[in-house]
Amino acid sequence: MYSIGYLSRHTQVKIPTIRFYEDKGLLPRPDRTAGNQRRYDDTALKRLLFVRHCRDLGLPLTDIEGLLSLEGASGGDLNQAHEIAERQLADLRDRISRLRSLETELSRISKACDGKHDHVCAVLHAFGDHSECAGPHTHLT
Amino acid sequence: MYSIGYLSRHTQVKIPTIRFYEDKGLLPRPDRTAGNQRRYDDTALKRLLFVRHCRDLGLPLTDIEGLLSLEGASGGDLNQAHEIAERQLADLRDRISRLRSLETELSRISKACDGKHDHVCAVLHAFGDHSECAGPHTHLT
DNA sequence: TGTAATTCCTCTAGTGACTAGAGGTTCAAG
DNA sequence: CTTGAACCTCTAGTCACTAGAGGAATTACA
Repeated sequence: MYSIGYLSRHTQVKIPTIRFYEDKGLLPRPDRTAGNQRRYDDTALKRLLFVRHCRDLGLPLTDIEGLLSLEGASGGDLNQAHEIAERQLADLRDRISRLRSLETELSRISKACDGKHDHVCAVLHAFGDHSECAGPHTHLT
Repeated sequence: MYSIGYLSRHTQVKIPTIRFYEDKGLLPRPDRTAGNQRRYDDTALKRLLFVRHCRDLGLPLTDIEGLLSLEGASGGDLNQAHEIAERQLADLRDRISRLRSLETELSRISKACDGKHDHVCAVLHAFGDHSECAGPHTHLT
């Protein structure tokens, strides 16, 4: 049986975050000692690693919940897991391409003022000036 | 003089967000009509566009505040603007490279279960299995 | 000028995914 | 048996908004 601190050390998930996941229903409520402290087993450890890995991949908690609910499912239900992966992949590729166009723009801005400051700093101007961008950009996360 | 709705339409910034920026001090408090409605001028419009463009580039509000405070500055102070641009650029490049390694991994996961569902769905397994990843991944935004 | 539709006002609360801190209790080592 | 580390719950804060309630002002048109 593991304490919450042990779990935290072995998953790199911070203690308050573990409790937060429990609150959100992503982790089952663990057994407690007589003194009310949480005690986990290997199943809980694996589940937390699963959650963490999904988070690292960028899945929102609701998607992870969905995946967890697929445990023991079969047939068509399992398509959902595949769909989540595909959706995340598409989302990721989209983010990458948008970030790349921002990279172009930011490097233009940064170069605009390389050390020498004339009358008005070109960087400040560039930050305010959308007209030199390739196109409109949308919010990213 | 423009109403808040006009400003919103011409900057793509939602009305509550404009008020939010005012609250945070990113926009000066505008004049009001006798009936207490906000009225903006061209200076305010440009400033909002500046804020929005910076946000699109991924700058946090505090950085934007910093940039705004540089207006009319000179000499060494202007280096700060350049630093902000450089820092954002580095951050962006880092994010892109991490997202790319996730892309590799997600596409591996997605391929793991292409339509056919055997005993246990390989996608679910892959989501939980970090061992096949190239390396550890850290959180992204 | 009247009235109806639209836009605006403030304020509160909710989002996602945590994180920090206060104030108190329990556990493990020596 | 004591001490110090680890644990408990609960509240509130973070960031950058967004949504909604309930009401007031403005604008368009007859």
